[in-house]
Amino acid sequence: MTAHGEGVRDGDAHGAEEPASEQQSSDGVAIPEPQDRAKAIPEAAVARLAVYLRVLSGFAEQEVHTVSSEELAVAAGVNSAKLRKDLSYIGSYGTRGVGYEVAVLIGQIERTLGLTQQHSVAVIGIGNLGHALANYGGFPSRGFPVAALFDLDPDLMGVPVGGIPVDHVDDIPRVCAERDVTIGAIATPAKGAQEVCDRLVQAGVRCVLNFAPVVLQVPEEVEVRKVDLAVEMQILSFHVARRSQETSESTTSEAEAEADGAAQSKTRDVNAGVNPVDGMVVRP
Amino acid sequence: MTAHGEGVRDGDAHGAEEPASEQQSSDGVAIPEPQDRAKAIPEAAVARLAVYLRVLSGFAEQEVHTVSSEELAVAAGVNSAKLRKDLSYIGSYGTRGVGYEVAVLIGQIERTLGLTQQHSVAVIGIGNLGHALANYGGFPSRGFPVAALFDLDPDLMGVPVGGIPVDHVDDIPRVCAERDVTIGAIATPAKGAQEVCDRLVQAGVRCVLNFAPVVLQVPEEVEVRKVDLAVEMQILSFHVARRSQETSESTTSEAEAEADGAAQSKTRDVNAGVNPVDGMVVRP
DNA sequence: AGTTGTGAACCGGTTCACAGCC
DNA sequence: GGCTGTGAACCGGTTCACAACT
Repeated sequence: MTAHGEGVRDGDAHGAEEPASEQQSSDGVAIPEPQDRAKAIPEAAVARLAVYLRVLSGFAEQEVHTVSSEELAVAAGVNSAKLRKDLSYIGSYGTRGVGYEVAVLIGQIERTLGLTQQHSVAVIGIGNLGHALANYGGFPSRGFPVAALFDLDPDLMGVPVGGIPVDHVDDIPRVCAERDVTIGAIATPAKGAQEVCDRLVQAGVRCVLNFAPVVLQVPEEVEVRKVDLAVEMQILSFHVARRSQETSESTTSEAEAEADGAAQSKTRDVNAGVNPVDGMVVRP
Repeated sequence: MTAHGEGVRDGDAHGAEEPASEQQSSDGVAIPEPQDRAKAIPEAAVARLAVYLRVLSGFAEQEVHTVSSEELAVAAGVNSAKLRKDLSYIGSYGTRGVGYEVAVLIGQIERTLGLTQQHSVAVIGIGNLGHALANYGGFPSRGFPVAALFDLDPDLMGVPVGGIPVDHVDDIPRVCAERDVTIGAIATPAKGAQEVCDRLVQAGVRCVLNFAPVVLQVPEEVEVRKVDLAVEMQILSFHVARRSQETSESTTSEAEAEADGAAQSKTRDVNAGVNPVDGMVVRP
């Protein structure tokens, strides 16, 4: 298990071989970093932990104090084995034969995700999406206060959006430093994205959520996540196509025949974890 | 409530309809898909194909008619081996020793993704995000015309947003059928999402892009992709935390001894699946 | 009894490296 | 020479199934 032990990989896959960065000793066998323990939570698991957290918050609100992995799994749309595995990455906080205490789990997941401290967000590009982000209630309520807004448009300068006045992108370094911004959300058109990103990095921002359809070039220590709406749509399109092509023909356009006959059988969720999406940059 | 699993016990979303490959038993034959079709394009590859398509469009605009896998890979932010593998899933349209013809590749990818036909989109929940979606120019230009808008607010009824009048959610079945909507984008608050989703399904919509922070329950034949901004933020938060906690050491990698190749300054991108595109002229 | 935690098997996807063709 | 296409090795993540514990 992960708690101090030899993380021996099974025989099938060659354990060893970590991707570079291993100060492999001169000769001996490559030992899998004994020191670097607590880490190693799979990226996919991290995404799901965020989901579990939201579900747990719901349970907490309903005064539910204890949940089993099965209950939590169903609510989160995953199977219980995976859920337990995910939770095991952050430690052992359950009680066998009983389940998990909601409050404890919430606290531990928050700690793992680094939510115990606030992360101020700056939104760049105050178009439709920028407005949506600035007003999105889900951010502040989850520890991500929007602390700064930027745009190029002179007409927007000083105008408050969601309670925060818009500043000029040239002021990104100064304002971000002043307000201690740690996350930048780029909602500009594709063309200006890289420049905006450079300024954010210059201002010390290490995490970027990119909605613009471009590949951002950033230093190694900066983390970029991309959300591309057009890509999401095309993925759906692919499934539509495959589906109809499988149905032989005539999908029965108005097939309202079954209507609710389907009912909610199972939770068919393609993206068990999280899917990126979107990238809208509208600029009248 | 917890639907205590009586009889259902599923919980696991089997992704495909007919994967059915039960190979737990060791009775010998592997039982290879009886009805093996042209399927089998990895989900992750589909996402990347959409990215390649965008990059290719850029090349086409610049009058570039031929590209090598290496050029395309760099522009798309992936390595060439992966790119070639991805393209091989849709067929062999390259010329050894030369490369790919841009126009041909665009056509083939569009065909694969089902973009040769239009997919009308309905946006439900005309708040900030809904507005952004309704006005997103990237949709219509890529074959996803927004054909209907819905909301609950009486004040919005009939008001045109992005050129399309808002209808009441109660009219989802009728309007969606009339306008042949195939994709529904749910941008409502969490509480109303499931109900809206049910109506969409009832209206025959088989693909849903969900922006609401809830796990939607849908029949097996419906495809749901979820976009959760709060989750994205939390993933970034996790990396911030991990990073700062690692600050105790120098960020620079240890002595690499010798140039062991590799190097390859990759574009640090956390997103495992989709890598952004590159406008190829990202530098003003 | 009931449920967690986790080694081990398993699988999908990525990377390697080279055969095949221009 | 260069570049594509792909089998095979590899790796990370998922699922299984059971030991450990309450």
